[in-house]
Amino acid sequence: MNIESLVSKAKQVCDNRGARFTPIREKVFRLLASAQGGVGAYDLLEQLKVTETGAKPATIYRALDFLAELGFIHKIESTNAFMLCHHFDHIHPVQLLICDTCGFVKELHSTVISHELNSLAAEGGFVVSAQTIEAHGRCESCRVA
Amino acid sequence: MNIESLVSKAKQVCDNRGARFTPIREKVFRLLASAQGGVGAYDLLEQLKVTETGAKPATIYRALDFLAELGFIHKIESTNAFMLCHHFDHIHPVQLLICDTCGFVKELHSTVISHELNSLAAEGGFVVSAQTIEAHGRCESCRVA
DNA sequence: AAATACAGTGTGATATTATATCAAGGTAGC
DNA sequence: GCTACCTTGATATAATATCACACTGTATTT
Repeated sequence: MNIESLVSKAKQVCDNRGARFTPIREKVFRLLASAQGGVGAYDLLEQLKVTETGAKPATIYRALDFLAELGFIHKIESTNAFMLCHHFDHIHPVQLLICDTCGFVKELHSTVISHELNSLAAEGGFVVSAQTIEAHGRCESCRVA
Repeated sequence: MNIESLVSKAKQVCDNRGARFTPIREKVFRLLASAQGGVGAYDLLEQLKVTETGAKPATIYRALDFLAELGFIHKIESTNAFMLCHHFDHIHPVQLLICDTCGFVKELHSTVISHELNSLAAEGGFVVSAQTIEAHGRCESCRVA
């Protein structure tokens, strides 16, 4: 999906939820939308500074918090990076495949994995509120090359 | 399993692999063995300083690197913490259940989850070398309380 | 329109987590 | 003992993330 349609979809979601898609938030959203894999907060900050010269760490982290709250982005815990979720208009389980060679990140949406984890947890009386599932390895292109 | 048997099992593993279970490494191992959930590197550092007064961040991170390399510990990516793995004598998939209320961490070892993730990845030509699977939520005791 | 409330941002400081570098000390094999 | 290598000491710094407080802009109420 192209960036403009992602942006307009995001605006819709914000409208529906009474949230404000401010210029800074939109810019960070666009930066993430045009990135390939995960992007670090300080990388984003450098990029944001091009147009928002006064941007500071808090500027980025606030925008990221907002975007995460609305489900627009995922945090990649194992690399401290952030990526746009292209399917933020509906709820879905997420698993990430992260190529250690090229940095490419692919999203999976396996309900099997997600349910299995939830139900194994439930067997022990544990109620899951959030899952972090990330696999590192090598993507097809990098293996061939 | 009690701490002493874990320590002696660890020593064995080190012997077998020609690795040195030095005093610092053993102390960090013991600190992790007696902790309940995950422990942050700097928390460990504070504790280590009690006996190793000159300990610095590098001291801890080196010990942690060593212990991780041998599979003695897991890093909890979503909380930047470390925990002892009680089953380091054999290879096994790992999934963690992290209670956000009390900090307790339970290990699961589901081959179903692990295989499912690997095979879904393989369908896209992706070869997995490491998995990070962590669920946050509430443990039984905390839900009851 | 004025008063109010609140969300968002600017700004500087600081907290937390992690690594790099180089020198010095210890251990094992020769 | 010599050498090579692994481990540790010590200092500095990098990378990631949050806090606190003031100010601004927007929306709501009156």
